[in-house]
Amino acid sequence: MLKYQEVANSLEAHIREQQLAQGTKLPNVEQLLNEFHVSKSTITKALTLLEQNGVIYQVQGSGIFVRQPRRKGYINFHKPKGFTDDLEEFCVTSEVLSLEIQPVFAEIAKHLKIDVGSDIYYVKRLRFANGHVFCLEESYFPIKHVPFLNTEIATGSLFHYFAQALKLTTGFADNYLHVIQLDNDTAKLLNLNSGEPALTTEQIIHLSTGEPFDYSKVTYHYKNSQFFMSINK
Amino acid sequence: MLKYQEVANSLEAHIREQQLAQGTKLPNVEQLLNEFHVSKSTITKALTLLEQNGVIYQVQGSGIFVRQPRRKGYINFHKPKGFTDDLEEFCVTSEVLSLEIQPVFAEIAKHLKIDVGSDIYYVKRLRFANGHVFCLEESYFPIKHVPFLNTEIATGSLFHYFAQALKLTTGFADNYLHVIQLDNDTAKLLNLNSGEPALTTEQIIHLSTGEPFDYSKVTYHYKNSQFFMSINK
DNA sequence: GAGTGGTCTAGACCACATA
DNA sequence: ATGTGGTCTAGACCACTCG
Repeated sequence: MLKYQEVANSLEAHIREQQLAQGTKLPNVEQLLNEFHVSKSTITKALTLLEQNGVIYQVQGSGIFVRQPRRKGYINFHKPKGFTDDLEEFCVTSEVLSLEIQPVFAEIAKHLKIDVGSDIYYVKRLRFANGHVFCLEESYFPIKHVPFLNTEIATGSLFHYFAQALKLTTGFADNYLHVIQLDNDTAKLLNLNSGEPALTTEQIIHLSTGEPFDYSKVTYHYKNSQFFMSINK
Repeated sequence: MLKYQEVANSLEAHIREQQLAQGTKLPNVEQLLNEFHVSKSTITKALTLLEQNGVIYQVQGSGIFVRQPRRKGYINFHKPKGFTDDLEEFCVTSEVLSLEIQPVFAEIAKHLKIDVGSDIYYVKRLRFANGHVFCLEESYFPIKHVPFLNTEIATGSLFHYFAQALKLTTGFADNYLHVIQLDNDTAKLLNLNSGEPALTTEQIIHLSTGEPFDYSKVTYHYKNSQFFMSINK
């Protein structure tokens, strides 16, 4: 484990355990470097990480302070992972509607930077939180990165499978959001009526090498989903 | 100007000017530190910054690469500023519907961490891009942070005014997103029909000292707005 | 194995906030 | 004036990628 990660984890755990309120002042940098027996730069790096994650904020000349924990039940848009982490207070389950190997269409091939007609896994899932459907997800994975998939795996957390079994490490992701009116078929799957609102996201997730490995289109149930974004300086 | 900022700006300018494509390899760290005459740590910090901003990605053991410039015309959700920067290719204008000093309601007082009934500026604006309305914005500013406002100022960029004239520096922001069906009044203002979809955001912007200084509720026109989010490791 | 980015250190100095 | 976080350095060593 990296030292700055240890420091960050330890500090975050401390804040959560003590349930420190927003604005609570934390020990200064010098105290921290004595406590953890690491250099100032390592402390600084740990604090920067926590700041980016919305756990603390730092004010030059003043100190280090706890940042408000976000409202519960909101999907956090900031990390390239699935919902399993964000919605940990809920029981997230999936129903696989479709799972097959297909030749890829031009539009999706472009996003994934692969040849048109090369093979991809197409996965269509309904996702539930505490038994309530909150989104419909259609994903495309090039077989060169995801050589095997089945319904059993897709019923669980795909991202766990990718990380654990396939040893894929994700890097960055691009997200495009639109608000639309539902068409008939999608509405039916979400237990809504056609013409009702929905948020859709197109997401292109890249491996840490920069190669695209997932194009997904997700349609959210507007009554059963809400979103949080932490924006940092 | 900070050295790592100079390096970051210079590299970003280079990428934009040369219109380098995604995946283009940039000079390695050693070449960069020779070119800019700074230490390795400073280069690293500049690169980390660019990585967070979605301009590049780094692969350990391999190199530094250009990341795809995002699609045009999307509102970027990642910085605590207004739209003037994001939609620079558009002409953003505002129509002030309402601007007054009011005693603050309980709910908003809680968000802004001020006393109920203390004075705030309430500003309601319609915002246009190239003459098309894209959102309705209702903002609340405590007068202790924003002692003066008028219609002329609010017709322009409020954030410029806050930064330039009031010397306020923003820190972090919390955003909460919901998708709703429009009510009659809001729909009329956006030239839509009641029941049509909309994305709403609640945003609490804090100063760099951690004090809340803006609570805003924004309702977006679902046909005239779309959003981008860059998600990084 | 050579090349490349990532971590970590110890210490100097700077910039801002608070009283 | 003091305390606090932020920047920057020079250099050692680690971890990963790729031919």
